Amino acid sequence: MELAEASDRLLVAAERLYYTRGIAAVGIDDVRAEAGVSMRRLYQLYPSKEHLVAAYLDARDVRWRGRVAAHVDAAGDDPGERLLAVFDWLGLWFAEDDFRGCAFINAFGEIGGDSPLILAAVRRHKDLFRDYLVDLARAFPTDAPEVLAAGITLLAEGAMTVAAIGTDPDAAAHAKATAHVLLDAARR
Amino acid sequence: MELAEASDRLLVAAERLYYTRGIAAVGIDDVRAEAGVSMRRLYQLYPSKEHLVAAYLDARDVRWRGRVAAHVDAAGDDPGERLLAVFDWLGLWFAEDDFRGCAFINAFGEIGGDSPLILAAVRRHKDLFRDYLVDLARAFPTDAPEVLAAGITLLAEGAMTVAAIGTDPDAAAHAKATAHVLLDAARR
DNA sequence: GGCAACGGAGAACGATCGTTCTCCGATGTG
DNA sequence: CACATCGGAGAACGATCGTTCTCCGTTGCC
Repeated sequence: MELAEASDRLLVAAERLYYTRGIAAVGIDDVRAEAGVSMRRLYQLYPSKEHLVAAYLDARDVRWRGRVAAHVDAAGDDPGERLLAVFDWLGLWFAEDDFRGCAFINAFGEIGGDSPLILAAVRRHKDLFRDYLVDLARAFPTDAPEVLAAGITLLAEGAMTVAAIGTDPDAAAHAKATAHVLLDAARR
Repeated sequence: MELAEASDRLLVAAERLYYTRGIAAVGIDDVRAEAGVSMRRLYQLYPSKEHLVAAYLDARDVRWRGRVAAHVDAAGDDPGERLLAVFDWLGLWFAEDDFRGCAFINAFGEIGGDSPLILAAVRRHKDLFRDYLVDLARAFPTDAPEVLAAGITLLAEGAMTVAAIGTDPDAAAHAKATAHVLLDAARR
């Protein structure tokens, strides 16, 4: 098996297992077995579990933000509608069968600051998501798009948290309604 | 040593160690050693690590909500000021040296749904916090206090998340400013 | 004093897991 | 064919950890 294919299969297996069962609960051998890759290959590609987890997070970051952006783009050109579409997508995500919260918040909870590699991957993802929301807010007619984006970011992160824990089944709808209030207040 | 004293010492040690280093990273023996309690006593009081962790979370829930409520009470009688005081307290908390995010969100990330006992403790805490915010919102002159409280809850949870991960050093201030917008929009 | 129950200290056990090593067959080259 | 290289399969190793067990001194009761 070639390196590239082994890497792909490992990342697919890692995403499925680590996300649904947690990072600590999934052994290197579980990922290896599901990917159908030998130990040798795995350690050749990722010299430690930490590296494999960081690679999984980076791959998930790209896919996740891609899905958000696709849904936002499908919502059209109106900047307000585009910002609100983020919450519609969150609602669809929360309703998925295998939804288990934000993989990055969960990873942070599991690893905390113990692994610089993983912490960096988590920060990178959250920064990129926030940057994306700032971009969306800059298209909105307001005098302080950064302030608006900060509020939208907090609502989105809060919705992910309460949806994961299961406290509020309508977290996405509540976040969207609140975001609507923010947009109305910010509109120039 | 009496049972009650052993239990107290265990919970104090558990809170310090589990919160600062994470649940999986701290062994039963670490807690036992810091508390100065024998293995026998520990397993007599808490028949498994799961039970000890759940007890730690319940104890922390009481202390944490007590601290929030004390700060809110110190803010006076005005319902708007009291709601905003929640975010002031979050800011103080985020700035503490040993701040490592919300213990309950972290615990959820570590354990996920694998432990019914721990999941229940996490949900209980988040429900009680939300109930508290609903109470504060009911004192505010608005036609839909539940909707207001939902928005405030999402902002608070989001602030905890981004403050923990370290994406936004001013998370509490941003959340407070956003909450202010919500209050103005909701005021009857 | 004799004895039974208790509990402290910490070793022992068993399981899990990250990482490395060994064995061996396949493959390509002279 | 002879040989060297590679990589797959999976055993082995070493560490960690939750839980239980053993040993032994103390205490309270008759």
